[in-house]
Amino acid sequence: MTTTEQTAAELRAARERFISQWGVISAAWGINRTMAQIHALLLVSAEPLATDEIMAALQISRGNVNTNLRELVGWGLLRVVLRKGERREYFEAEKEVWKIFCTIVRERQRREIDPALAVLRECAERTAKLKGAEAEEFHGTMRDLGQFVAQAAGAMDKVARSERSKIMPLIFKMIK
Amino acid sequence: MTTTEQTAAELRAARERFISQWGVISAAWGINRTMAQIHALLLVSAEPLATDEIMAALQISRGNVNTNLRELVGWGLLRVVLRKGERREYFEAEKEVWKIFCTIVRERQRREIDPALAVLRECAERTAKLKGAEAEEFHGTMRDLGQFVAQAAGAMDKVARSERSKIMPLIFKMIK
DNA sequence: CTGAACTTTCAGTATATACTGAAAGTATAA
DNA sequence: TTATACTTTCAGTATATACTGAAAGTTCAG
Repeated sequence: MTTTEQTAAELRAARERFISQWGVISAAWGINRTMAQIHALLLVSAEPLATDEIMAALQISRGNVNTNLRELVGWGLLRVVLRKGERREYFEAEKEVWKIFCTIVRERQRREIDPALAVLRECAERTAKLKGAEAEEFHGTMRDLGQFVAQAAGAMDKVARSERSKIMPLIFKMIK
Repeated sequence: MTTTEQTAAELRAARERFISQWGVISAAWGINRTMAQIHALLLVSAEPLATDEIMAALQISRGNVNTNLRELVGWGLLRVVLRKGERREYFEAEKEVWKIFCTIVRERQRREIDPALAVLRECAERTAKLKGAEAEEFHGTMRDLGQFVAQAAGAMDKVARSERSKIMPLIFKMIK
């Protein structure tokens, strides 16, 4: 085996390790495995890929690839690329880590934190005027939880809307 | 219906809304529904509860309650309470929001971020000495991802290990 | 010891979620 | 308008995950 072949093999192995493990890790964050694997594949792919290439690389069905590609585009993590003279769509991942981070933070906020906050607020409001130790304690818990979540989410959102070059030094100074 | 009865009914309704919705929300964060519901129930319960009371309140089986209580104790979100003259165990949730937050951040770090970082580092190392544009680009991606995740996790960890009274003002100043 | 009070385990089952692949749909070039 | 190249949909199926409940295990008072 030549050196070039060894390099290619080693690179392929590392790529596969990343793709497969990224899928496992994402599952713990409420993202489905295939979606994470497609994202990982495109993240480490030098060129944009089309549906058939992804099907082949990950050994999964057309329907599955299609659904998850749309979902990733919906998240704003992929861009559609068209090549002249070709009808099919290629997909390309955003590769700048800071941008990926900001996109994910903002989407999760919108999809998950905002609805959670609405529930907390509703529970706090409904019990605001009730008398009695039990009711007051419950109201207090809902209010505290709501305030805290709102503050934390606000901070994250602020970070995700900043420019990396402006916010990172501040964070570094803060945590020393 | 008396005013007291109305208050009691309204409070019960708000409690149930919180418990059921908290379960749904948690599912989006990779925490199972029942575990989240048990945690929610204990969060809004004035007194510690025992297995049978939780079974009755949430209409779930003994095995299920037992498993999820142990899991929650493992996370450090519940304390076991023993009452004199009684053999059975009661469970009580930590109610201070800041402490809950710190506990969750630290546990997720340990369980999910650290393993993820290990994979990124491994992938970066394995490809560090390979030649060629492809290999170098892959290596760069892994290195950037790893550095970013390590930084972000470090910042979160720092926050979660601080005292609330010290860190919150800093965060407020930062995000203005 | 023995039995009562309580906890844990786990095989079997239910439920939710993800995936397949073929058929239907759409757009374009000739 | 028809053939071709591609995308989308979705009923059916597979897989993973959660849950049940009864049996086995543990602890302790008497």
